[in-house]
Amino acid sequence: MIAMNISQAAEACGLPVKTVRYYADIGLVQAPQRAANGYRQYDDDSVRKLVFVRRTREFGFSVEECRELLGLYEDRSRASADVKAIAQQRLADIERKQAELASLHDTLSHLVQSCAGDDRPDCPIIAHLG
Amino acid sequence: MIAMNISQAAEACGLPVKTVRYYADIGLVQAPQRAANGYRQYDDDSVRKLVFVRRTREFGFSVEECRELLGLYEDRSRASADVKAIAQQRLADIERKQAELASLHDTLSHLVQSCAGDDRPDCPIIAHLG
DNA sequence: TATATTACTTCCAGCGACTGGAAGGCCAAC
DNA sequence: GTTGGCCTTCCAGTCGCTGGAAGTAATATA
Repeated sequence: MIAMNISQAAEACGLPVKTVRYYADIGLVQAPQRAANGYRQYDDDSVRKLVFVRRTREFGFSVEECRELLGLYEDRSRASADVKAIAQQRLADIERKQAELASLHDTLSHLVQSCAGDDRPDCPIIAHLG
Repeated sequence: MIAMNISQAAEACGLPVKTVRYYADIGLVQAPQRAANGYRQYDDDSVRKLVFVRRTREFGFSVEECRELLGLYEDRSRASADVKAIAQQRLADIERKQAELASLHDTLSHLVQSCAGDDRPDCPIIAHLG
């Protein structure tokens, strides 16, 4: 399978057609060429890039980070340190978010536990927020 | 201080002026009245609502959930069960997100640890994504 | 061969929750 | 009187898609 239309490429990489077209529009992963009828034509290599982007997005990297990582993915002479730096940054983001969620969960679960959850109006949740 | 201009109300509730105006626009917390010159005028009660919304947003509730909770906050005859149900929903969301982040963190920190982070191109992070 | 359906194209709009900025009115101080 | 600050409205942009309209191309069926 040398050339694929967009729906086949989308199928192969596990992304919606719309998203593949969007990635092409923003110049993240472009179709290597167009057919005579104007259809985008994808090949195995571009599908690999799309898969790379999908996985990278699933890790919560932003599209711009994906672009950067894709550049490093493509660059056979990259330094692993460059990749590691971006990943560490992302890891720090995740840890910040985790701390935030843990604190939130702590407070909210306390409040939920202390709320009777009956027909009466008294509610420590509302009291805490107000 | 019976009537406040928007900047004073914003100062008092801890939100940016822009946000207070935005909340008024979407009908979440409107200024109780306008001055003759067209300026929004806030009072203590509306500032209390703004504070309520700020805290509720800080808990990660959506604006629509805030609207709902604000309704319950205002409703002296609410059932605490109604509030608790919303809070439990939110708690479940938090827990889902926590699980997701934990899994992400696990994988990514493994990868980061196994990456040499030097000048050489070999990179298990890229290898995993590609 | 004619038609119906599907797949593709582009472009525009909307999501959520703001945020920035332009253009203009209002008010107090110097 | 003019400078500066605060207020107003409205429009555009953020991020990462996603839905839909309108039009063209390819394909399947009658």
